[in-house]
Formats: sequence, C-alpha cells, structure tokens
Amino acid sequence: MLSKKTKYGIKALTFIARQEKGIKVKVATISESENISHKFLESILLTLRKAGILGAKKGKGGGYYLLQDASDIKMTKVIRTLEGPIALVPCVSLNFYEKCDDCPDEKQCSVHKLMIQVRDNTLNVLRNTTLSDLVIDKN
Amino acid sequence: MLSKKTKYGIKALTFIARQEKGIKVKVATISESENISHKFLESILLTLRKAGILGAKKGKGGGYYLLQDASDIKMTKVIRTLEGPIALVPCVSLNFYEKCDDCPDEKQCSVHKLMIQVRDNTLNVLRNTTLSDLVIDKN
DNA sequence: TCATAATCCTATTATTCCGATAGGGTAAAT
DNA sequence: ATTTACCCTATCGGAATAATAGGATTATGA
Repeated sequence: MLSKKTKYGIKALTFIARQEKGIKVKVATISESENISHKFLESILLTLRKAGILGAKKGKGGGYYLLQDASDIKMTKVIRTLEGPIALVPCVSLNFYEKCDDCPDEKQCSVHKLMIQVRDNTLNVLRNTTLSDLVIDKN
Repeated sequence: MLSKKTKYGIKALTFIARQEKGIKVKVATISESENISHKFLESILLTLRKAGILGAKKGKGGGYYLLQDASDIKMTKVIRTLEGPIALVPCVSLNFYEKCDDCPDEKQCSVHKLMIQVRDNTLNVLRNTTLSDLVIDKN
C-alpha cells in the first residue's frame, strides 16, 4: 500500500505543476484545495525540498515551486523520496538493498525471483512517467 | 512492502511444490527448512487451505499438499489471499475497491492515474506467473 | 483403546510504523 | 515592528503486523 505521505506528496506536486511556471504556492493553498492536513503536508513538502525537487521561499508571498520543468521530474525520484524503496522486498531493491535474515541464497529464492519481475515492471512505468504526465487538463 | 506473511507463504508453497506430487508436507518440515516460526507458518498455511489452494490431512502422516497442479496456481490468487489487494491504492483495486475520502473525482486524480498503470503492469506479471515458474531447479 | 502426531482455531501480546499534532524558530516582506 | 510563511524537532495515539500461547480436533497405529 502507498502511504498517505506519498499520496499527498504526488497530489501536491501536481497541484504546483498546474500553476504558471515560477508561481510560488503556499502550503495552506494546497492543504485546503486538496483536503490535506496542513501540518502533515508541511513536513512532506519539506522532504521534497530537501530532496531537491522543490524550492521554497519564506515570508510573505513565499511558498513552494518546482526546481525543474515538470516534464523533467521522474516519478522514480518522487516515490523514492517519499515512500522509500520501489521494490516490494529489500533484497531486490536497487537503491535500498538489504539482505534477508532468513534465505541463505537469493538466487534460489522464489520470492526474490518473482519480486524482481514485479520491480522491473513497476520501475518501467515510473521511469517513463514524469510529473507533467500526471497533470490532467481541466476540460 | 510485502508482508512476511506473504513472503513466508510463497516460500512454503514452492517448498511443497518441489515435492513429488501428492506427498504431504508437515508444517515442522517447512518451518525448519525455511527458517520460519512454526506457529506463524501454521496460521499462514491455514489461510491458504481455506482459500482452496492447499489441502490438509490431520494426524500422523498428515500435512499439507497442493490441490491443483503447480502450473495452475496463479500468483494473483496467492497474493490476494495473503496480502490482500494488489493495487497500491484502494481506489484502483479490482477486487478490493474503496473510494478515497478526499478526492472528489477519481478521473482527475493524478495518483489514481499513475497507480492504474502500476497496477496493470504488476497484474500482468502476477497473472502470467504460476507456482511452477517459481520452483527453481537444484543445479 | 490409548498414546502420539499433526492440523485447527482463537486469543493475546509485542512491536513497529504511520498519520497527525504541537510548539516554537527563522527568514522575508511591507 | 509586525505579519506571513516556511523550517525543524519531538511526541503521541492508533492501527497493522509478527509472533506466541494454549488448547481442541482428528487421524494413525501399536
């Protein structure tokens, strides 16, 4: 299951991406518009800023904005920042690899074998999807 | 992340599938061989039996066995039984659908849009993988 | 028929993670 | 100086997960 953190993060990013380029969006605006707890969202956007996805400006007229064009922001980066590993088990994770406690040999593990395939397919989607692909026209 | 329940369940199923057809395997055998808590595994195999994947025989000489040929047991069924929904958000789940509390319109939701694609790709893998695909030859 | 073997079933505990909140600190604008 | 809005850390409650406990049931076979 996707955490709410990730879910809210993606919603917030697309909200920002829908604005005219360079516009700064404040947390309260997104929070109200998307029905997300203000404080919770604050911490999420902070994470995205620290990951180099968002920029922020403090004070009156401040807010968050994209640091790159929406079409350059890959969903792999977003998911890894908010959710952590894309793989469903640590032993098949590219960026967050961890050996299993049980399981003497990964090559002989059925779970490993299956989850590699799931990971590859998921990765394929996320690598080829950018933020701009998720911005839906208001028609 | 995949729960240990599901992970252990898949390991146990492939263990059983490796035996000669019709052989009954007792919990202790799998538990020792795969480093899984006996009691925990017990409850997992019970679930698989209730789902119609495994058969069981009580008493001396008893144990668990596959009710179908391994090549007829799809991983979609196994995962749904043990893990629940395959989709990462309830609003894109085929078998466990639930509307989001927030989110007035699914069609306009960026998360929905992305997760449909992830689901379809995962589903594609799981539908086309059977238990027999996961049994690895001891070479 | 009685001891043993094995699954069946329910309840409970322990632990971890998540979602949310609290409370202030810092920087920028006017 | 005041207001605005992001920055940062800590904490808390609850839900879900992992594991354990303890016995009930059923089958075998000596």
